[in-house]
Amino acid sequence: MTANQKSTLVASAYRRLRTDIRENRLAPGFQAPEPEIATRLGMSRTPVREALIRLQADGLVRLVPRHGPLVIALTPSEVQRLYDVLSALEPEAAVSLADAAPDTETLSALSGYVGDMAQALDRQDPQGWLAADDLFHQEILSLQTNPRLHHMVSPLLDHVHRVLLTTLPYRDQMQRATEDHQTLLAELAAGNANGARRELRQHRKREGREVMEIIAAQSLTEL
Amino acid sequence: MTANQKSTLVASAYRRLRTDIRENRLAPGFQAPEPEIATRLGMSRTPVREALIRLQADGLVRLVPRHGPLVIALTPSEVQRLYDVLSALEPEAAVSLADAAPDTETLSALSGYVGDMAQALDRQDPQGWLAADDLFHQEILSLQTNPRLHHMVSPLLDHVHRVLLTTLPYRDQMQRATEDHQTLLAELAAGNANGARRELRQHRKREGREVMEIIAAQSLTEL
DNA sequence: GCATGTTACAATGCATACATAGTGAAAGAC
DNA sequence: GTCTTTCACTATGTATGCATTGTAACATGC
Repeated sequence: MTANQKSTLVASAYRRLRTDIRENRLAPGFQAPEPEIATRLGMSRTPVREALIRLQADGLVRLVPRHGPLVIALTPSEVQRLYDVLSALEPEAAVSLADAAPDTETLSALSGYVGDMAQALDRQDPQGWLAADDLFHQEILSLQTNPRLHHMVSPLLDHVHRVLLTTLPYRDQMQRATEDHQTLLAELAAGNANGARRELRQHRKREGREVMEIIAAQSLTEL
Repeated sequence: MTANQKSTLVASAYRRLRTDIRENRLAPGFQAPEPEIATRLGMSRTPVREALIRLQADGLVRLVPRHGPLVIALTPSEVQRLYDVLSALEPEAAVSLADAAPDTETLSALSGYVGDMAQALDRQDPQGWLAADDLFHQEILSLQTNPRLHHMVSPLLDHVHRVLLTTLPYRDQMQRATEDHQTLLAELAAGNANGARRELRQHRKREGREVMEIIAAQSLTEL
């Protein structure tokens, strides 16, 4: 490999694999033996194995004894359950952030992403829209002050990102979703924790319903 | 060691370490180098290391580079945050269970634990009370049908168990907590998902407040 | 006595070795 | 042609080896 002795090989393997999964470069259902992955990453099995254990804890991968690590494919009902969990948990991040009385800088960063979403919408650029949407949610999670919450929600966002990537071509409520973000932002700016929770929860619930409808309409069986 | 080639050494190490942490046999703040732990468990560093990585993902342990794995000690504010997360997430388990329309057997198992709590209360047996409380919550989690939820909440219950063990001598609201469980059980029996969520949420919120009061009153700095 | 520099040690991160046990293909029976 | 049995292979689970590097104790200077 050319670079990256930044920190540890485990961290590097974890980052690379996780990103690849998140971006669907390693598609759901992909499976390859550890030695092959190790070779591909240019390191020995040991750090790869440790990274895979972490990814398994994140629910992104399943270690199947004689067949190699498997990139998790979600069934429709698992997508539903994913949204159930996310709808319960992610809003607490908004609460935590609202409670911390976010400063102008923070708010303008978030506002920027919402602006990007609106622009992408005008441009008819679903890819760009999703990217901005993603950054918005990640920003909230990062600015919020509960590390445990961050640790638990972060992999959920990866899953959702994959699901949204897949269902992107069929989505038609992005206008509404963008407005959801604006409303949420206003609640955050007002330091209204309960309102922020409610808005984010509603947003994810709605998104979940929309995604489930697309899954049903397109007869998707795994994502 | 005498037994346990059941499955893998990693699984065995994970179970043993996790249980020891949960029961405070490995107290918060305990730290020992990997080789020492490996020796203690009668295996090489490799499976121990993999188990520790999982425990780290659970938030029970932190791998500190030159000082060995550290059993996490929670500061008071971390306990608060723990309850914030748990109050948001665990109620979804009750929802999931209520939605599944629990059968008589299920309900009588849960009812049994509540009965045990009441009896332990009469006997002035806080230890027994906590054990039954614990089984009740674990049973709900196990009966509920969202594996991801199980996976995420389970380590939280371990943390809470440790906290409750520590604060047990100072608790005086166990009567009320027992009633909370009865109410929750009734909602579950009625298949009332929203009611079940509300009750479990209220229960954990209340418990969290009680615990925080004890922490403040006793000036506990870590648990 | 306190601060700073030096050094031996030890824990980790990673690579490698190896036994075990499934798997899949090839070979053979019907 | 299909089913069964055998067998080589290969992926994993675990142990071990080893270089690196931070730590802490010691020594030295003030």
